[in-house]
Amino acid sequence: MRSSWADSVANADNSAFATGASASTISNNAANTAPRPGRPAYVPPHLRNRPASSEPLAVPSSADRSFASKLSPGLGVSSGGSQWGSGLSRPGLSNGRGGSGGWGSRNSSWDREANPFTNEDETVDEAAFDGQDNTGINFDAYEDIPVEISGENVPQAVSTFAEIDLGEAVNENVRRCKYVKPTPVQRHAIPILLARRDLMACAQTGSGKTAAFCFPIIGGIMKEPPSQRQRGSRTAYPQALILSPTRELSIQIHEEARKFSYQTGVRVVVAYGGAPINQQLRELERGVDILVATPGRLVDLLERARVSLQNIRYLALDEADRMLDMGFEPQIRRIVEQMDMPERGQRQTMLFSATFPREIQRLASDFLYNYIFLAVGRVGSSTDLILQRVEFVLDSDKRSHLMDLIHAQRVNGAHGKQALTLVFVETKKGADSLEHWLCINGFPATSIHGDRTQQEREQALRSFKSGATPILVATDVAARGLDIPHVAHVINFDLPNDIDDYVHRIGRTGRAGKSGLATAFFNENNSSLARPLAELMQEANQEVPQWLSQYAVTRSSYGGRNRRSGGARFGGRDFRRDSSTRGGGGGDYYGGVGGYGSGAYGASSGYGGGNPGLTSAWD
DNA sequence: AAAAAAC
Repeated sequence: MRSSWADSVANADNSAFATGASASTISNNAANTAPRPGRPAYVPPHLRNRPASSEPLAVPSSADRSFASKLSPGLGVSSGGSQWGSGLSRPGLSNGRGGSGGWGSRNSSWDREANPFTNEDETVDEAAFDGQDNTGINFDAYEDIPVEISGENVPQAVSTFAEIDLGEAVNENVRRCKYVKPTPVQRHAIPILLARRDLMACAQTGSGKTAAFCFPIIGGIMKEPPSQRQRGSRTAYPQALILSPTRELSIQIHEEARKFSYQTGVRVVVAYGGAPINQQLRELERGVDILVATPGRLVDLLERARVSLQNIRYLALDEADRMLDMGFEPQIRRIVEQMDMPERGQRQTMLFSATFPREIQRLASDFLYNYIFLAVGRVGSSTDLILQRVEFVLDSDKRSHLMDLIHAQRVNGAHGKQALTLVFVETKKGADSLEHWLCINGFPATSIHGDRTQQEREQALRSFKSGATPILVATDVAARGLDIPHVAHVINFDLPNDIDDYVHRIGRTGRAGKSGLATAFFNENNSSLARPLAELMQEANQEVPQWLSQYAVTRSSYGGRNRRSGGARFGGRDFRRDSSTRGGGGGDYYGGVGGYGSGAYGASSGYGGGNPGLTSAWD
């Protein structure tokens, strides 16, 4: 079972953990609301969301009111009960107590809120993953993380969750998530967001970014009366929009957000492509406060007028630098600037990523109003629970070399189970053929890439997480944000062309304070990456092979997009600060793999990225 | 040049 952060401190056990996220449970809300024992009678869809016209409006009894006020003292929700009788369902509040009594038993029983803390997917044999080296988590290192903050009137950071009191319901969810102490990015970002300031935040992979923007959004929505829903309108008016670059990441964010908002009455819905739209439409019709979406499906919903953005008060872009890169920018701009979303300044905008190139910062500033820049850097200066290795491997030798690595991995697997190995390749075809080759050579592998069906993608992720196929061949679809516990080894079979992608990829391992290994196959084709890679590894106190250093000097073009500035400093930099200086040098932010999350520096210096059971909230 | 993201 999971252990809490506190447990992991006490036990110095940073290996046993489980994520709460599971593709199947998230994407399958219908299943979650399936009939269960003791549940009131089924209400057909056409009768849902209608106040029973022949009956008086649902007015909570005084007992129920006090329950509501217990849920969110001082947040104004307690007095809002009667507002919710008018067609806007607040299933959490109405069904908070076991589903009987209260308003839920009358008109909302059909949408009893499934408990997001029960993970049907958690069939993984956790014990099989135990027993890795435990170095303990040193919370003192926590205080040493370099932080750069710029902007006007920056709110004070907090150091405990008690200081971020968002009401008893949310506090209870914090406890259920086993969060003991906010992570550095949470300590700074949450007060900034609660002060209603726009934010651009850079923090390592696995550093708790999702929670950092979810908690303030949920708290803000709970404070306001729920927006009235037009009767008869099939348009949904979410108050918060969270965009992410891949479907699986949206699924994961949704899963997390559901935990944070459980029994708060705040409804979270996810919408993404590749899955039947009808179920998503039904979820939207039931009411949505927070919409988590990928851009394409959202545009579809906007064009169908099934979603309007006119009530958006919170906009969050996860993996914001990816969302604003060449492939995504027009679509994002369209959603943010050319639909009916309130302008910047009229909404609160929050951008999060582990990497933030300065030119992307410049683009992003279009969306922001008087924002605060926050960079949470690495812990301490050194060592390596994640070992980064680079090996010179010709394309023709890659497969046999991979086989050697996996063999070694198998030997090292705990309890006879093979440790999870995530293999990144450059192309979808390459992923297919490598998966096939691995399989016919007796290695249980699966793959995830954009040409597979959504079902196949989610199945692959499940099968990998469960250990059924401990090798996952992936394109960059899996490079960002995904919280896959127990990944012991990330292999860059093909290196990416962009160092930021490398940073995100290797951030899939070394999570939650576990040790991790990242191996890259480098050859002539990757010469443009030599210099940034060598610099990155040096910053991470990794051993840089002599030949790579040579390569960096002699074979890579000077400067260029991949060039990082700032040398050994931890790198976080607000582009506004050096916009007066010349253009090229100053500013990419690299917050990436350096810190606690990936473990490269952090884990050994203690902070370790967290703990078992916390992990899934950590990106 | 590739990947991702709607039907």
